[in-house]
Amino acid sequence: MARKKTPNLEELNRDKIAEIARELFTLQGFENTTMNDVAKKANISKSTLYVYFMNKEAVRNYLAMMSMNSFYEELTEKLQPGTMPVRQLFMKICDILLELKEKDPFGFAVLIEEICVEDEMLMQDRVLANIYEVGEKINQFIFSCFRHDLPHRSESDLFIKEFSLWGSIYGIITFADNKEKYLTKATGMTKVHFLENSFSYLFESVNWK
Amino acid sequence: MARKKTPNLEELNRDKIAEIARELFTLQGFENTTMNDVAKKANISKSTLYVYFMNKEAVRNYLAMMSMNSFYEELTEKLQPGTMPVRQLFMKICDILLELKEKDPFGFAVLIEEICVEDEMLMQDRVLANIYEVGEKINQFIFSCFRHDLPHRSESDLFIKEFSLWGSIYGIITFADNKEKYLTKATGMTKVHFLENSFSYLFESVNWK
Amino acid sequence: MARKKTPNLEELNRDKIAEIARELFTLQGFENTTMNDVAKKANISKSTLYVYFMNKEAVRNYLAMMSMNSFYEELTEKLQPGTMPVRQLFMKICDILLELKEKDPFGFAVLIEEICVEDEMLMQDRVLANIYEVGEKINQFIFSCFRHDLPHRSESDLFIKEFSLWGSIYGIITFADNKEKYLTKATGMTKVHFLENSFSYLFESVNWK
Amino acid sequence: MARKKTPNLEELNRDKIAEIARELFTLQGFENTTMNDVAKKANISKSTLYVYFMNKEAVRNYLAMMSMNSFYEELTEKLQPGTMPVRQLFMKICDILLELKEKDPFGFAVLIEEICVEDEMLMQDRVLANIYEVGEKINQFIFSCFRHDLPHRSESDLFIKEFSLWGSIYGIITFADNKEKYLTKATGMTKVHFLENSFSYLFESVNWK
DNA sequence: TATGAATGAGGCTTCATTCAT
DNA sequence: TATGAATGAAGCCTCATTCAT
Repeated sequence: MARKKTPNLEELNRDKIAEIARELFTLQGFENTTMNDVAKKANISKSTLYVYFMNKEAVRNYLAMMSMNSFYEELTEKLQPGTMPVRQLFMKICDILLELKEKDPFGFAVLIEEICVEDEMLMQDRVLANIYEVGEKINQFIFSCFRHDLPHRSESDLFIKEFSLWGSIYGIITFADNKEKYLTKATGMTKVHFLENSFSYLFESVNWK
Repeated sequence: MARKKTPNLEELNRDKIAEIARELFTLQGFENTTMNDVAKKANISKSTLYVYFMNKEAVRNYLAMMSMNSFYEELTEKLQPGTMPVRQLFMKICDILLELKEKDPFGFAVLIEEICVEDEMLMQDRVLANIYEVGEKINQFIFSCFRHDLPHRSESDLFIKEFSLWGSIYGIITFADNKEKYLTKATGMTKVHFLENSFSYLFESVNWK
Repeated sequence: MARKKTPNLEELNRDKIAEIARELFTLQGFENTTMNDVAKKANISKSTLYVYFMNKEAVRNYLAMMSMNSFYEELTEKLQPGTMPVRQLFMKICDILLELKEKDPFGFAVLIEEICVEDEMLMQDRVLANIYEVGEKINQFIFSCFRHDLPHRSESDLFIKEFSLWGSIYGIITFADNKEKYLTKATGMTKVHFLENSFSYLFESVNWK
Repeated sequence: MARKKTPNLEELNRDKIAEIARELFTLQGFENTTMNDVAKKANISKSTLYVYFMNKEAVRNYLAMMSMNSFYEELTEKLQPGTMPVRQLFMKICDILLELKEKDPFGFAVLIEEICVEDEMLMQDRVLANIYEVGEKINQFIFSCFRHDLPHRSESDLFIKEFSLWGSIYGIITFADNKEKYLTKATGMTKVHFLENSFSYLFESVNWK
């Protein structure tokens, strides 16, 4: 069973600050949020902020790490591959992702952003290393969900289908979010309605075994 | 027939500057590119830059407009719905998008970013208005490509399928680009190979009429 | 004949600012003087200061360059080797250095501080390059003053004697300056008296040809 | 006979910390070394550092004191005026200074830096007072080395010659150190060679009794 | 149309120092 | 004696923007 070290005060503070930074990054974007903003909202001095994070980039990375970890936890908690039909699995994954995009857009973006894979950096930065590891675990877990049900001819064929589905879900969610206003204005349908149907079509269009 | 005003010197200059800005935004990102950078590379003074663009945001919008327009032009030039089989149409659209992402990532991003739909703003800013209009035209053109071949039960059903495909293609391309290194490292396959197959599966998975 | 380009406004401003920076560096030291201090005293905004100097280091280097150049000019103006007896030459050099230490301690220090000799840097930074060049010229000029009068057995022997004298003069001046209070307190003599005699002894102790 | 108080634990710790600070000051300079650096390298917390030293300046002064004292000890241990010829004495002093510059540049600089002579300060700060006292002792000891061999007409004449020699040695060493690279590049000779000869000339140029 | 000159506002980061325990 | 936690004040530098010409 996965164990967490009993977090000490420092770690708790770091997490609290990070959570506040997330809110600001989400609302205003990373570039438009200043360390001052973060410190103020966290009710600490700027100097204290720098006690917890080496620099602004470190805040971003730490947030990415948190998001990835909690996404992985949620996945493994909510899904047990094998205990439910593929369709349900698929829909649940879509839902979890959708929820993520809504509750933690920053974390959602991280999922498909480029992840540092350079060994030298991973060696030096534990946070980056952790991000990479969890990224791997997420991929493997998702794949294990569909591995036995996706029709394929070869291992690489399987990979393509898995990544392709992953990309499609991401694209549909992003599209729905960015174009919500337009969608409503042009077609009168709601975002939720669009997404539910889209996911459904996406599932059906694949000829599952 | 679409008409362009005969562009005067001012417009030509503006376009030239914008094109230079695009290169920089593409390489370094919008936030990390300064007006100084743009002016220097364009061989004009910063003040002159402000003669052509009210502010930095205006540069971004103008670029978005240019990208949208040239994308629309390319679409209509390369595709004549009805003159080729759906598969070919579909693949061509994927290719054009792919090429766009490669040659003009900034323009590619614009395509799915949120577009201003507020009437008041559109009234005041001709550039934003133009973006909105071309966005509409692009959508309609794309839809006209598939309209007769996508199976559907209702108008809204059709919309969903169209947007859904659009989102999927976007997601797959983005995914391939961001995860290229990972893809190669983990599966040994190339980005091109992944994309070609993904598009193919995407097409096949839809039960075209 | 050495010609200076007619200095434009920018250069004039740069020089004016540098001169103000020199005063502050002299009074408070380089590390204890802020760019803010400089800007304020120069009656310009910090931003403007950065228009004229890339960074703080550049101010230091520019000052070093100015000092070296004006020192060289003074040397060549006041001394014509061959037109006066060695003793007079020697004493004049001591005086000029002494005056420099008093009027421009910063410039005096530069004279014996380490000078950048790395080709790559000299290539990239015109100021550093200029410093290096003038440094060379100063050395050669000084040497030309004594070259025919210092007793020696070989070229390298000559170098040693020249540099050695140079070092001694520098050391005596520095010592006199730092220990002025102590000197007065302990021996009752004035700095000027000490220096005049020291230089005299230094000259006499060398067995000039 | 000089007596040291039996040093207690506190003093031992203070000395250990100071020694570490010296290394850092030597490598990076006083201004570029932070109290954090010192604490970290000494394996104590920043707060503890402040238990031993009131502030950063106190560290500097304490170091100056240590350097002066150990320099004085070394002098008196290695030299017994009267037991060896002047030349040997002179050369030994040069060597000891040279070694100091190499092993403890910080201490070397202190020797000719301005020393606090204001009674009020000396009253309040035991460290400053100690520095002043040892400074005096060093001067007197050095003078006692040459007193009987330097030709002179008056007491003040003697002072001048003593201080002058002192300044010259300091200047030559400093010069050699700062211009080492230049020296090698321009004349091909090594620093050691330059110094040995310089000291030799310096000695010979004085008409010892 | 074009620009040389200037800058206000603010960003990231650092560091000596304090204080409750 | 020792320290974990915090910070005020300041430092260097940047950048979009303005304005007189």
